[in-house]
Amino acid sequence: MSMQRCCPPGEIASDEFGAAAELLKALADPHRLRILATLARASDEVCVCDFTAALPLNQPTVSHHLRVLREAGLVTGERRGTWVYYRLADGARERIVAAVDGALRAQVRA
Amino acid sequence: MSMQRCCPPGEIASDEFGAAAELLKALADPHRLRILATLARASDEVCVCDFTAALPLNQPTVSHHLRVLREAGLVTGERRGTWVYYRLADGARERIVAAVDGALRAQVRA
DNA sequence: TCGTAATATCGATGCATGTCGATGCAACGC
DNA sequence: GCGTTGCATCGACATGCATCGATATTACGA
Repeated sequence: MSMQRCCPPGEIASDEFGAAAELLKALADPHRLRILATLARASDEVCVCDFTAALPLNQPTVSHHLRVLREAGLVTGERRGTWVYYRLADGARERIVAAVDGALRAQVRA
Repeated sequence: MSMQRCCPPGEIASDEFGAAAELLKALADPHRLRILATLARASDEVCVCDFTAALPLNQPTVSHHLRVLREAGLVTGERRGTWVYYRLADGARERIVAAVDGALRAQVRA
């Protein structure tokens, strides 16, 4: 006999990681991580003008990154007068860790 | 006078998230998440042939994703005979969570 | 040694994304 | 009203990346 199998069948995880990948994609940029870190360490909200001043990016690019984070549900923005203030969304960290755990925690399914 | 400030100076996180972004970029793909989930739930290693059989991708594409995960230090591969077996790298989940926490945990630095 | 099977690598292609200048829009002061 | 300022959107451009076919590499069996 030839054809010896490489291994027992094994279980392959089903394809349900689209949402998790979207969330992690929003995270996977150094400038966006820096924005999130600033928001996480600020007790309150942060003005967009502070980001444009601190980041080595032009204003439209900063606005773009804020939009990506907003659409991922990781931050929320609120206009107050001329300025717009951003803050971390509630449970942002927990949602991310849950996405990671959904893939990497060696769990038994029901 | 005009020119009223939008907010007190505030602290902007320094630019040290390049490595974290690289790690998260390796994660931010549904097929790679599925590969990691399979490895996390397998008590032992998994043969490449199982991935090529289970994923809706051609063999070179699977090999590409495994390489990305390998170069990110998330998995390790070992050739045994004709087949190559992959397993989750030690502390993979912890490294990822640490990268997330480095950005999102509201901590005071030393 | 030769053929075959399992992976990895290479080169090309198409799509996604980060970046920027130009412009639009909203809010404020005059 | 008008001008200015802060931010968002648009369009264009370049780069990056996922995907694949073709080919190379490695190991095994006859």
